[in-house]
Amino acid sequence: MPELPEVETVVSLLKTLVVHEVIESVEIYWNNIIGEPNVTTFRNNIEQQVITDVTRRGKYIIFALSNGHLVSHLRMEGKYYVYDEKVEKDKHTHVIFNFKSGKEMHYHDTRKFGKMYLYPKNEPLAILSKLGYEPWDQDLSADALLDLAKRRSISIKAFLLDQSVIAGIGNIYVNEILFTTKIHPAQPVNTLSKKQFDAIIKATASILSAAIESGGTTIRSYTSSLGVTGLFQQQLNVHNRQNEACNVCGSDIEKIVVAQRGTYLCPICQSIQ
DNA sequence: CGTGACACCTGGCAGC
DNA sequence: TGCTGCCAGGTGTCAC
Ligand SMILES: [Zn+2]
Repeated sequence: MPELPEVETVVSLLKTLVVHEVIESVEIYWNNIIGEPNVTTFRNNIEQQVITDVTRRGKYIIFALSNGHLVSHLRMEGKYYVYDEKVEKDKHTHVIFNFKSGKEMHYHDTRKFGKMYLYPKNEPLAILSKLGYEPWDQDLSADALLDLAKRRSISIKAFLLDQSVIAGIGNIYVNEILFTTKIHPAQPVNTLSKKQFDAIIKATASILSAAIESGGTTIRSYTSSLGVTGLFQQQLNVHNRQNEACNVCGSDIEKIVVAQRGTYLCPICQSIQ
């Protein structure tokens, strides 16, 4: 389910639900969800720790613990649910955190793509080390992007999906950002102007902020994490709108493939240069 | 190093 | 109703 706005929505909710909870035990039903360390060490080391905060970096959820950090990536379908009392797991529940209070936090993931990483106190969160700018970072500038782009031959879409450039943009929002800035997704990134990068930075911040305000985007899945249904899908201009009318010029929205991903665009508003 | 193809998984849905 | 193939909000790896 998640790109940055959906993760941000989940993080705010988790913060109200699990901060101060003590992890008494952890049940793991699909070992590959645990990225680091091995499953036994993960389980042994996390037990008895207190959750002290929940934050976000890019698309990662960071649980600050009394003696380290749990970093969790939901990938395509990961969801968290928190219950006040014991609830039976279902077919796609892969990790259960049992809290001392009797509450439970379930990690649910239909496709099993999600990953969790546990780091001891004072150790760097290695999985986050290669992430690029947060979209609202003051150091994110057109000059910085221009510099990163000049050695690259990929499309602007692939560039914006590269988490080492800007962290948090995924397939829905990159389609929307490129529509707003009137740039063709397949345009080679080393042909963009400083002005275009400025527009991309502004559009990224405003689209992601608006999406967070709406609780994110919900498509395909009936509810997302914690039963939240985001509403930003009502404001999408191109994503998932093949053959519908462009909100600017009325042309049919097209679907093509760029960077191996489904890509929606208005062929009139977004011409390749 | 940068790039594209592919692997990792399951379920929903369009088209026979 | 079945079956088949394609598609899905992501990223790690591997061979040029
Ligand atoms: Zn248009």
